[in-house]
Amino acid sequence: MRIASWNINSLRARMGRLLDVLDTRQIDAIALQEIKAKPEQLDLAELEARGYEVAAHGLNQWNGVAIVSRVGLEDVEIGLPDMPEYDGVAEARAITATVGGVRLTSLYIPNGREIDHAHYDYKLEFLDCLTEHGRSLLAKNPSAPIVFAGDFNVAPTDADVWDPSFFEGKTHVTPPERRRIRALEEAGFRDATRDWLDAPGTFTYWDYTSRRFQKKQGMRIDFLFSSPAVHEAATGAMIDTEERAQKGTSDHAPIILDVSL
DNA sequence: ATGGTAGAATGTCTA
Repeated sequence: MRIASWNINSLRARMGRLLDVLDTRQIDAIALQEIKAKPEQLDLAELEARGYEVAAHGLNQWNGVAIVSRVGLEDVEIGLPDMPEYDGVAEARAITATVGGVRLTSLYIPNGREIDHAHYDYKLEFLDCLTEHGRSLLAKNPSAPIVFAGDFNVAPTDADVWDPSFFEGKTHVTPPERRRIRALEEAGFRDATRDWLDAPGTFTYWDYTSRRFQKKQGMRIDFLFSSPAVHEAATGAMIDTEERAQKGTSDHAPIILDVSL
């Protein structure tokens, strides 16, 4: 089974790009982030014609997550247990479904904005909530096949950004954010793509501004954090930088994992 | 030509 994750930066603006990625890479299930739409605004005809089912969660023009699968899509859950709110709103940042025997969650972790912004504290709380949830799931069943897929908005090490000095004083690289990624790893989840892709300059996101993709100035902030059962079943991974090179695509590249469960 | 895109409530926030 081939599973993927992609911050698509508007599903309506890029439905054609999604279909192209699904066709070209023969993806069975993909977790999408920043769909930027309510479910009723989406035209799913072309996905359904290809045999894909869709579960989408979006409240307005911001955030929004979805799962698209041609290997079944069951037991959909919105949000996370005890998920933190922002300004009193439970935002559209998590959706979960069982696809091909894997419990897949599509996650759009809050950006954090500035270090002294309330959004940064919200981001840390959200990551704490996710780790607690993962810990709880594995306590119940250590061999559960789980993937936390998405845009984590954290570069776990200095090697995951094109120039650490550029990010001094900025979010995405601070010790508290990085500690939370390590806590998720200590809970039993590993980014399954990193075992296959660890060369310097391996990134998943390149800012539109300053044409950072053309300059190879990216960040590695998208991951497929996998439980041991999935991680041990992984047979390969790729980051679709060919898609990121396309005209009119997202500022993130799709990340792809093959698993033999 | 000092660098500065893209998407969404069409104006300004978000990333």
